[in-house]
Amino acid sequence: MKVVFMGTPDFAVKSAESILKAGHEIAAVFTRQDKPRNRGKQISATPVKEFAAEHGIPVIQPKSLKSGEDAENALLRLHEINPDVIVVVAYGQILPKSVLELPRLGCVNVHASLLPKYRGAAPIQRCIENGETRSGVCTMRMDEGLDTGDVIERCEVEVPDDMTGSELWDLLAEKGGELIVSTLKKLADGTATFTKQPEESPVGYAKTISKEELHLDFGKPAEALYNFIRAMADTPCAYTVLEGKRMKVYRARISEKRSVLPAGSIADTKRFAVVCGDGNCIEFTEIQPEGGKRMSAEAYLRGKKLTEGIILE
RNA sequence: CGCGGGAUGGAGCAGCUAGGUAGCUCGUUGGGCUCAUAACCCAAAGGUCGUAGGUUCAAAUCCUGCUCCCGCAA
Repeated sequence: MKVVFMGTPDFAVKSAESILKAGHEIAAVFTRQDKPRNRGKQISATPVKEFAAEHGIPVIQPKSLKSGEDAENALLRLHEINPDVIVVVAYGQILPKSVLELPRLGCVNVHASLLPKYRGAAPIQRCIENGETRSGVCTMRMDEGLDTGDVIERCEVEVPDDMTGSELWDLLAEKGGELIVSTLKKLADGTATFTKQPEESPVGYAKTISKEELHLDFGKPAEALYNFIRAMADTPCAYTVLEGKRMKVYRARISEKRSVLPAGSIADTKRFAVVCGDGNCIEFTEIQPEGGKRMSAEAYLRGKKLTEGIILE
């Protein structure tokens, strides 16, 4: 089939790879515009763009698909290409009706949750944050709503209680790649089925992760903090502030220790145990101090002498 | 030229402000003690202090260039 692929992060690259490997033609790739990133504000391409470059696929990077010159040009290109289907994976832009209705077989989206749960921008992290034990990936025929289209196929996975956001991210990227290939096959031979989603999602939208919320709130219970830390690891990564310096927290575990010290206090300087809102403690096991490298809490404590009772902000 | 932190035995750090013997917490190796241990005691090995140059009687420390690592911001 002739496919147009729309996506941005590495999560989407997996699907693009699978589609190529399955023998489909990717006639063009849409991805978000290059932005200045990183230290020294260098311009950097999106992972999907790099993928396209490696495979000699033309790249289109419209500012918007809804209106403006870019949108008009993009739509023209799409008409020229006349794809059988458009596959959208974590593209980051809303597709207008004119695009949704353009391909013969419609637009198919790969979404990293068990729809109708966790519609929206950050399904993977929100799922772990909420302590879910199951997650998965779905393909759906897109409509104008946000992740509300009819589900074509789904793949469920177990989420062990120590899995991190990035681990689930990689797993679902892989599964998503397999699923989209299967879905394309069914669309091609007409065996695809379309299951309507309920109007309401049982858990609301998986809203974008804001910078503010990455700052750990020790007023929460230890279990909530534990789930939050592993959900955000390794990126974007939760952090706290120790003596005015930011410290990323990559891994933690719930401590058997309890304490009457105020929330945020360090209860055990040998193990980096911090008091949480419910009196239980959470132990950081892998951290990164500002300016330093990522290291085990054990290594960090060898060099840094903590004082019991000091408070993390 | 976006802002900032950093590079010191295998790991994590202190020492730099006011230049003058290489330090701490661990790890490693050997020995001791113990029913036993991430326990304790004794001993040892291991460092061109990122790199190049400058100042100086003397530089980890002050000055300059360079390389690499990292946080923020985007």
